[in-house]
Amino acid sequence: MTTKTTDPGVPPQYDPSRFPAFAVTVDMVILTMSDSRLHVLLVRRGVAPFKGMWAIPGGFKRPTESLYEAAKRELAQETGVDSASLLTQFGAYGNPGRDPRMNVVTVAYLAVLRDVGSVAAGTDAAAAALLPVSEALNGKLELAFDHAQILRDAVERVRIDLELTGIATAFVGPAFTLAELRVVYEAVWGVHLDGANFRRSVVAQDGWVIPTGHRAKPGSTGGKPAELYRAGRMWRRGGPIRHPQSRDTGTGNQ
Amino acid sequence: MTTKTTDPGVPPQYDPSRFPAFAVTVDMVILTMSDSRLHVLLVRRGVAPFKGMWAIPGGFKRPTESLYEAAKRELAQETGVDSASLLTQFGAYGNPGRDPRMNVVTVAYLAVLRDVGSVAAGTDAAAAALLPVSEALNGKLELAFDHAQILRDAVERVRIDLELTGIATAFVGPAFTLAELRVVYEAVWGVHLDGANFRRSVVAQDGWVIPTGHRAKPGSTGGKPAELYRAGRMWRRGGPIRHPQSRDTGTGNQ
DNA sequence: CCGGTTCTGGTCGATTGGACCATAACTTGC
DNA sequence: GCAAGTTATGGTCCAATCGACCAGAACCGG
Repeated sequence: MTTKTTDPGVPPQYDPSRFPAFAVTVDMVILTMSDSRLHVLLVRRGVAPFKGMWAIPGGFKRPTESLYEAAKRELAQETGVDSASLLTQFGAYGNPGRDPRMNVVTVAYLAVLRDVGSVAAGTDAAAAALLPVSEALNGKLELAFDHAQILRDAVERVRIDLELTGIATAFVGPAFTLAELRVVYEAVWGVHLDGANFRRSVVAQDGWVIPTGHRAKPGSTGGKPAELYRAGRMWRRGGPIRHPQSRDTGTGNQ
Repeated sequence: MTTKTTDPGVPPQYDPSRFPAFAVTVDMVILTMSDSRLHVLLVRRGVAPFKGMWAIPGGFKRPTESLYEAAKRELAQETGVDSASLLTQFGAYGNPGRDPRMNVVTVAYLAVLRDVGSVAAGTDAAAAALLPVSEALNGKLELAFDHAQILRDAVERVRIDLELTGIATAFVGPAFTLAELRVVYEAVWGVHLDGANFRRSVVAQDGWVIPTGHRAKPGSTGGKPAELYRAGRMWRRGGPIRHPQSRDTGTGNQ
């Protein structure tokens, strides 16, 4: 519940009218695929604390908006993208001292974008950059606050949602080939998937991808032109592709 | 990030030193198995707003503790249980007006308990009760604030975690039979699982359950005494049992 | 002792997953 | 225009798994 007024064991010093005040912020982990690798949008801090370090974009929640609306507003401000393909809340962070200036609780959202160009255009190019997630998590980049942990949790959430929902189509454009879609799974999971088997699993699912009549033009290296698909409906439970190491006797995934 | 000081597009009215103040609370959905059904601990509100309605227990976060510590402290206060088998954060809720008195953002935790008796003993029996989740979600009980939504999300999280982690052992006691464990899956998912196949899947997993040498004594209806197990280690990805409807062509689970 | 109940191992067919091969349709280079 | 390389896409096949069902073992109550 919101107050402890019904509990007889409530300490008297916690009068609801004198609650401790917090700042509530919304942070967004903005992920996209670039060059067959998972990338995250980070901004460089210009002031103390953590001046010069990379950080996840975010901002204050206003009392008149919901957390989701705050995330959508901040996403539009930071990237210029109005309708995100996907905006999922995945965690709240409130460790004391995570912001040395004040008591801050932040609610973290995961945004999956497909249009890399507009991301770079919407924000200040000097202060923001799309960086590979692997570099941000391997300690090569120093992240401000507890943003390294937030990013780790976001990537873990993507890995899970990739298996549970149709989130993979959020990474690709409105029309895509199955090879593009397969790259999403391979990059996020760090595995190799057979193209033929992947195709079979995906098209066997009823309405997840819908074939457009058209075909993509091959890249510079040639090859048979691939059929173009568009995203169908999503699933709440059980996507078409499942993680290879997560179903056998368990010696590899504990 | 926590402040918008690095973004050139930040509105000037959002000076970090004059952030909007929120109360931050921690609410706990306390679930347990009773009579082969999923139950939730609810407290009855004694004061306005929502006087007389059922609510999820919770309380204010203190600036000196983390969100997890706040949830653990409140859980101990409400139920007397010191070490919860499981305490998972699953969502944050901050819709404007969700508490008519002030701006409140709540972080919701899921607690899975096994000892029903100590739960009822730790809190005031007149104001708290273990109620079936089905009744709380079917509109039979009126829940205060947005607690119906929070409870729905908690149950959905349990359903997912049951498939992903070893959360099922948190519902049963320190020594349990495989039939008890199977009841957890059946109650949460609302399905029927074959006992023999369930046993095979569970014992095939390496160290998830560990057989103690002993056997449970049969119930009043007789039957062969079942072997007793204790919980082994948990999994991060891919538990031994998977949801029956979540792996076929998808016509039933969209 | 006997019927009922529960546990536990066995069997078997259908489905699935993954490795591999073959062919189609495009590219570039000569 | 032709050969060689590359990619897409369909086919085949074997092993693993899932789920339904059966049978025996070990307990109850009467």
